[in-house]
Amino acid sequence: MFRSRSAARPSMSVRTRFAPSPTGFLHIGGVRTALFNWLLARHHGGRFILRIDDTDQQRHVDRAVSLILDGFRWLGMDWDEGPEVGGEHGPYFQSQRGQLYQDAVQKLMAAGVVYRDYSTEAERAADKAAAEAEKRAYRFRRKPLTNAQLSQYEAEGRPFALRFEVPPGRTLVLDDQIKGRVEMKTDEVSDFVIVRPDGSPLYNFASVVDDAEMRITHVVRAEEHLSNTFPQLLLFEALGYPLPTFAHVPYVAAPGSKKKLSKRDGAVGLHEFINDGYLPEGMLNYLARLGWSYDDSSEIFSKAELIEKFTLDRVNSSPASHDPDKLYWIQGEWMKTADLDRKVRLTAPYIHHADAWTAYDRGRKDRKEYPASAEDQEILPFLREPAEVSDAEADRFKAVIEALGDRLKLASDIVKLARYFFTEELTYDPDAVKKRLKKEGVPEILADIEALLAEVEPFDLATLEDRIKSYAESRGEGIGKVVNAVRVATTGQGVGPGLYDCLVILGRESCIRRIAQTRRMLAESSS
RNA sequence: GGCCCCGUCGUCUAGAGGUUAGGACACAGGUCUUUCACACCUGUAACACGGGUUCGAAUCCCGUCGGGGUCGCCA
Repeated sequence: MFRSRSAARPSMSVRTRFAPSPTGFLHIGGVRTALFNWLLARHHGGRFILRIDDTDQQRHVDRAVSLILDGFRWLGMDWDEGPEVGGEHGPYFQSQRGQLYQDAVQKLMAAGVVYRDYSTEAERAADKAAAEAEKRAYRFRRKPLTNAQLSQYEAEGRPFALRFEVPPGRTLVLDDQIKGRVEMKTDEVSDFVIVRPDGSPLYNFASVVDDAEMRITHVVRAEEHLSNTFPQLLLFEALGYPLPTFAHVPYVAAPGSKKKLSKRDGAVGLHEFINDGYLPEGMLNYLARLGWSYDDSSEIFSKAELIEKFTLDRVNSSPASHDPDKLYWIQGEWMKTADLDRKVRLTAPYIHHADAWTAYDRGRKDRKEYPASAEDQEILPFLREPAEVSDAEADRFKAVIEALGDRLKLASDIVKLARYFFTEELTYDPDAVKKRLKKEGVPEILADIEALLAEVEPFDLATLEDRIKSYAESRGEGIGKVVNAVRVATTGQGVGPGLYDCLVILGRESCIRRIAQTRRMLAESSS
């Protein structure tokens, strides 16, 4: 495939931007595009700008903007100019940049490249229908108007949109950093509206004015904008703006498919991964590797390494599918690097709100429509504030987390993996009960172990291991049978940390109580 | 339908005329082991198809098929 060589602006400082429309929802595909912009800027020591594309007035919602900003903050993608931080090229909301657009309109009118379009929606609809019937593309072209008509329209104050008059017979060339050289004949480009009758600018126009006025040097955006680029090229030219470098990033496909990833494909919103307890490092690493590679073997990259190594020429020109398995694996690799204190802070909220978490998790899996509600786009309330953990509680968390080791991949995993350490209420996994407890001799073994635990001294790892092993030996029983029976009897679960770790953390009294309870349960179910 | 983009294991990718087509995730088997996870070893698995060009094609050209985008007074 064709790849352009690096951009021809070594002396100019790189400025990139991400321009979301304020819906509040951060699709991971969009986040990846933002990440590429951010990495490119940081790699070159340039600036990353955030701009809110809210030309469609009613779409501007404050909450939505803060949701977006929170997502960026969570990932550690800081912006040099934009909402909250300001900057020299503001304002950073399109809805507040009216004057800039008006000035640009004046320039275009003076240059004679725009005209008033008095067409009605009905007329355009008819033309479109006709084009479709003839199986050809719909292209708007200027309709000749007599002077009499014109002055009549003006006199009656008929509303008009402003359209750019696309010059015929030219070939537009785009040297895209990801897609390579792409050409488009102007005859394929419709005369496009730049300003609505109410004076508000349209995306293709506003975006060019903003990118130019904000001195954006590299426009890195979703592939769906590739064909938008050609009318934009015409605007850059007519306005006398220098052309930025363009790079169009392929879309993210659904898992195991080449179809574009959509909300129907499960978790696609950044907030969902935050809710699951993914680490920003893991998310960043995964997203960067989705469509980008450094060499033939590197997979794990820290933020600093990404900044150092990211270049556009290593971005793939074909779509990549989202791979939740790989994300989970990368996350696991990063979780291994988190220290104990951080893991405590990360996991505590899930234990403190285990029921709320379970309900959320289950509800999400059951839902048919997405999003089920507005709250569905939010970060879980108990994750928004730092968890309060007393010293004593922290000690227990530390013991549990150490025992869990690499089993803990997601912060929320603590609920399914270790909830029994934090509640005396035993919940049995039916499969584990069947496999480990409904066996010949298990009631006797449990009775013996219960007695053993009551008198073993000291109640520590080495002694427990020693005593239980010799017990199994004396009974002529495989150690596995004893260990697994005791595991299920004390934790209710078939899997977990090493048994002796579990026993020590639980403590003598709790172990005895649990085994007694399990023995009663077994006795009842067998009678 | 017109125009434009894309097509290497199931997935992420390496690959820029000559490779036993490499790595990773997932999967399968094994070692370790009290379960699971980790670690380690092994294995299954790909150049969409068809024509060219060339001594030689995953790499270049054309076509077909498939996927995507766009054809808005949405962004």
